[in-house]
Amino acid sequence: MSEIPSRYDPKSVEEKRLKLWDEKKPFHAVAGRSPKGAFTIVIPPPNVTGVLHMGHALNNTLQDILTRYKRMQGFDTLWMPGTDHAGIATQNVVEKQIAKEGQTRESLGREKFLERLWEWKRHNGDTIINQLHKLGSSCDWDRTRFTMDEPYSEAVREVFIELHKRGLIYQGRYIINWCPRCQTALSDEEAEHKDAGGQLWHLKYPFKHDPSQFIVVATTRPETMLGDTAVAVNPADERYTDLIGKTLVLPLVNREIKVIADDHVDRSFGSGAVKVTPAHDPNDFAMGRRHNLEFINIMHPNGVMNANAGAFDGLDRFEARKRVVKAMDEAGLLVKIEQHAHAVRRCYRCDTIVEPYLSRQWFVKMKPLADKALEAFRRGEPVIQPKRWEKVYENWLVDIRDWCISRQIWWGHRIPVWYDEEGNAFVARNEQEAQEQCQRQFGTIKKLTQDPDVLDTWFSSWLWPFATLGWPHENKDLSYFYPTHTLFTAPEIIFFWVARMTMAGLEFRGQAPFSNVVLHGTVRDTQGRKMSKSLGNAIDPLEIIAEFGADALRFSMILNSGQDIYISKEKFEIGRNFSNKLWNAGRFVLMNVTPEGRASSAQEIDRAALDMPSRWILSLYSRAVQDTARAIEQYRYSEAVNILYEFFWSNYCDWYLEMIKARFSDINTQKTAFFVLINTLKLLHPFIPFVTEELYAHFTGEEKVLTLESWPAEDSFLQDTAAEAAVGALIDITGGIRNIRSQWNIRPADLVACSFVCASPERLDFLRENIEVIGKLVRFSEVSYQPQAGNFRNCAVGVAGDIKYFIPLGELIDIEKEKKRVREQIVQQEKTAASIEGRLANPGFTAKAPAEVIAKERQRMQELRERNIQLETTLSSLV
RNA sequence: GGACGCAUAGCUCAGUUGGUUAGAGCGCUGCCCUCACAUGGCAGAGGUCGCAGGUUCGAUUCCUGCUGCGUCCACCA
Repeated sequence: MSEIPSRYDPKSVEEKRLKLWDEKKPFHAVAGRSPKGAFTIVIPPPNVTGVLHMGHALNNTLQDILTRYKRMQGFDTLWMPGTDHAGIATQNVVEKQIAKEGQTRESLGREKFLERLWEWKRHNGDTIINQLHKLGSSCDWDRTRFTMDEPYSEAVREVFIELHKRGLIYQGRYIINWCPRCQTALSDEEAEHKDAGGQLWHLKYPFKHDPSQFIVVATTRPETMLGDTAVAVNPADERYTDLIGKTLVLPLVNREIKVIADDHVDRSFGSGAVKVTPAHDPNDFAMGRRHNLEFINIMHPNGVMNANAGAFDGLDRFEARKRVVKAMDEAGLLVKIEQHAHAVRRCYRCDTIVEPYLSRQWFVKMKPLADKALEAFRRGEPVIQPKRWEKVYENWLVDIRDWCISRQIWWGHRIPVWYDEEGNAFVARNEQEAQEQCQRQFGTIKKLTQDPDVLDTWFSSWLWPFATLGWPHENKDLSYFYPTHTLFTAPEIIFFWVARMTMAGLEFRGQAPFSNVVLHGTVRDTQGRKMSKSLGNAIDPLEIIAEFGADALRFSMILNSGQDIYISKEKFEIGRNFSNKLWNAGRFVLMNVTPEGRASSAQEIDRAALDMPSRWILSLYSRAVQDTARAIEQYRYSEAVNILYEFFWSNYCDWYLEMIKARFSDINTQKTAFFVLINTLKLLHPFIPFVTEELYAHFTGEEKVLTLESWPAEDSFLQDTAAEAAVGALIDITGGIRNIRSQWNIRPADLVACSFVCASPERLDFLRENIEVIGKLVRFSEVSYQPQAGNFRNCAVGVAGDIKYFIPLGELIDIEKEKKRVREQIVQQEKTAASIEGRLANPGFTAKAPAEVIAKERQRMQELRERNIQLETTLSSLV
């Protein structure tokens, strides 16, 4: 195996494996092949605008681990990949692009603009898919879906029509969140609250009957006063009882408005009187409806004041704010300006301050959908992990509000509604169907125009788990692979996406779309900040793959995954080092194992002929198989990686391989070393697919796709407590001797003899058999044992367990230093023993503690005392 | 304003029903290029488990309060 280089080269290996996977298409899922059934997960579709960032890398690594594991377990495993058209986000990107050419979407026209978008999608849309590919994601790439593909769009239209039929979609005039820059409606989730150090302006509104009298109102948006149609007070507020029903004159516009009473008003806030602007504030809108107020829209959709703003017509909203304040001040009607921290809604795509705006939009009535989801959730569909998110999910379903689904943009699914010239709406699959409806209803063909708006991006994403499988057309894949198993996603989109998917799944398939939801943390830098391009703290996964390898990226990320993941570039060294360690251990085993030693199953090993170290490693291996599987099933991936790291590096490499170096000629030792390592490759494969598969090819001598090989059997008959105890003793004594050698700084060049004494006869036999192993491990040329304690004069002496060891080094030994060390150890141990003694003397403890705990404590105390007696002997023998 | 989470070694984190001497990796110190691996090996230093109470024979673990940090939600003008 001299052709295997001594350093693992991720680049060439990854290229090779990816090419093989492209050719063989091992991740392609076929319905009904395996008796174990289907295992499906759908990818949270990344935006077509996206390039791979660490969040994706984490999200997809988690999915890949489970997918590869389940595939090895023999399920028909489907990981469905795809991308989302991401309406506003993508449109913004292309709008920026055409802006460089001096164009706007209006100047290009709808058709041309959409052409540009599709063109953009064709050229850039698959970038992220290619990048996921590089990460090692074992998706069924041939099934890659896009939310605007025609079959998918059909599903979107079908859902709209069906929900409309069920009375769950309606059109209404409401205050919605309006982004004046994107010029579209936003859902509540798309309008993010952000704290702003705002101001609160206190304004005087004079009475009509006596202009010297006035009411003071407070507002954070003074320009909206131009649209005021009332002032509201709390009916129980004595200060204002007499004023209810009186008429005020709205300054600057000289409109007469009434003082009304409404329970909504909080008496303790500000002056206790609220200006009411029904067309520009959601609360005021509600009051406006309750009191039949006039709705005066004072703004154009782009945030510029309109004719209703009188003297302020044509001003931008923020300019208008300044001018209004100035005008009020000049009129002596500005009482004061207070600093007032409050939250302002901003567009989640362009960060523009959102304007509450009155307009006609399409809505989904959510209550009936949410009720079904709530009911399902309460019977465990889906199970959400970590548990603490359950409440968040549930609360949102309980406090559900209707969903505004129309968007005044062009990139997206056109709303399947046609209008005649009188404004009658026909909800239909296409224009022809709309015409048919029209004819049925009015007996005549009319000129119809389609609604210019498109649907919210999430109105397509919420169908993802079944629309990707061909819904609304029944087919084998749909019935076999749906519902899916686990959804891995970020907690930020519980509302946007997760809850809505459950609702859609229940409504249209009668089943929750996934049985489990795993919400993972955010990838942050080491200072805990979110990674973002604008902060400049983002680590590019592609750069990490180029420098350390995809396996290193995956391994380090999983190893570091707690709640949130704090990552810096250096962390990937661990993954790189681990890959290299694995590579070299593989190389070493291959160098030393003869063809007869290539055992692939535990049955091929003659266990009766096995020495302790081999029995020991087989025992630990069997535990590792169990523990790893359990950790994966419980989504405790970092624990799984830790188990394997510890098993492979600390036990297999550091102890086992070192112990057997002297015995590699033994065929059963070869078989054990080979068997354990080849199966460790399998255990590690879900986490680090490239290096394990490459090594596996070297081990088996043929190119195999490792995720199609079967997961190792637990082989629990290999577990062997006697071997674990015996090797434990060997490790003890080796550690003890090494410790002493290190304390006295004995260099390997000064190879000398070393002896030890063993007090327990059964261990002595074992140690005698392994004397050469110990010699090798501690790198003394000559190690011997003595059946009894002898003369320790002029020797280094130490104690490890029931074994004393001494090193006859005369002049090298610093006796005083050693004495001090031993004395300290005695004191320490006596302290511990005394505290246990105290505990044992405590009547409460003996009365209430379980018997086994008491026995354990007593034994521990006795051990400590015995060990101290040994140490005393040791001490006295040091002269 | 509401809800939730976190606080353990210099750093990032484990610690699964309260009970050995609280662990790991990185970093740090010392010694080693030993024939798989210096992306390595061996040894070592480093922690009053955020603070204050409470429950208990016993608390890092359970309860309460406080402090600090974080996240989500929210129509207080």
